[in-house]
Amino acid sequence: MDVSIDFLTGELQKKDIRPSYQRIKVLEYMHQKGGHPTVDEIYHVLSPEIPSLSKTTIYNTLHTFVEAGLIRAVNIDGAEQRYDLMLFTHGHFKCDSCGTITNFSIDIDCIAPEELNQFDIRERDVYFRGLCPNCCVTRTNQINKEK
Amino acid sequence: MDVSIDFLTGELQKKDIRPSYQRIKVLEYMHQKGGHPTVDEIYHVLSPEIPSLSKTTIYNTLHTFVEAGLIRAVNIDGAEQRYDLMLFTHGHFKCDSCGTITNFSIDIDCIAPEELNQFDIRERDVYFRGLCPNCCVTRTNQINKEK
DNA sequence: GTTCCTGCAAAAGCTTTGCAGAAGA
DNA sequence: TCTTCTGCAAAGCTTTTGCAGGAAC
Repeated sequence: MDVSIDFLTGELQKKDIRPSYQRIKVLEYMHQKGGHPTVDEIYHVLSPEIPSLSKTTIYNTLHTFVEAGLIRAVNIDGAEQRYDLMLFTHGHFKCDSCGTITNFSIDIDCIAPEELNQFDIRERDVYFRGLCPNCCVTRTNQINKEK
Repeated sequence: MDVSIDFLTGELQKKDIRPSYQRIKVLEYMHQKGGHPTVDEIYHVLSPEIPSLSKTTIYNTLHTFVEAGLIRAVNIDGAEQRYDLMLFTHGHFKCDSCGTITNFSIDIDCIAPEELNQFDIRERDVYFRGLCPNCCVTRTNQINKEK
């Protein structure tokens, strides 16, 4: 997925965020990569391009983006903080074996339990955990070997 | 909710966990309190009763319990790790204002998106965020005052 | 010219690790 | 007796804070 600098600048300005070079680069990475990067991952990828870049800036930038609703903080098991571009409503599946996070589409906006009538629900997250197809196969092979 | 030592001992033994004094006390607290405590909270509540208690033990104990499926790790926004006794299938609502976590019943076991056909789903979590009834009222009052 | 952002260094927190002594089976 | 658990101290990480110089408007 390729995105122009102009588009990214616009996205930021729409949210009243000054389009600094660092912010554009972080947002660009979120769009191009499409995964669920950690602060550390973003830092190591962008560092060669922006030698002066510091992790503090990544932290600042991601917090700003989350607050503006451009991205979402994803944390399934408390192990590591990851971030996700919110392009469509979706749930997250995390593999217990390899740690990969997979998006899946799910209509959660319609879920509104009666118990929460008095609550002002602003965000809904669905997190699944288990084994991804790859690891299911690996696991099965291991069990067969053991027999 | 009051629970006997015998019941707690049995719960632990069923899972092949040695019923040490510390473990029983932690499990008892989870039953009595019923909320979503942090490691720190458990430590400060039990410390007076068990002067020698260390946080390391709380960490060890909670990890053991999670692995055994007695409790679940709850982490909605990456801010703090909390733990929850799994008495029934439910979702979690976290108030953005006061931070309180509220359980609500929801049947999530039936959710199985076609995209995840190849996946082995072992755990499902539903997390909502927004404002709880208390904070909704407070917020409204504030806005009225400002007018 | 002002305001806001970046990045360094240091501090703060939370969680894990290693290990000796204690407790449970 | 043997295994497992506890708790101290230290280490390891991630994240935050304070602040001076720099960039955006």
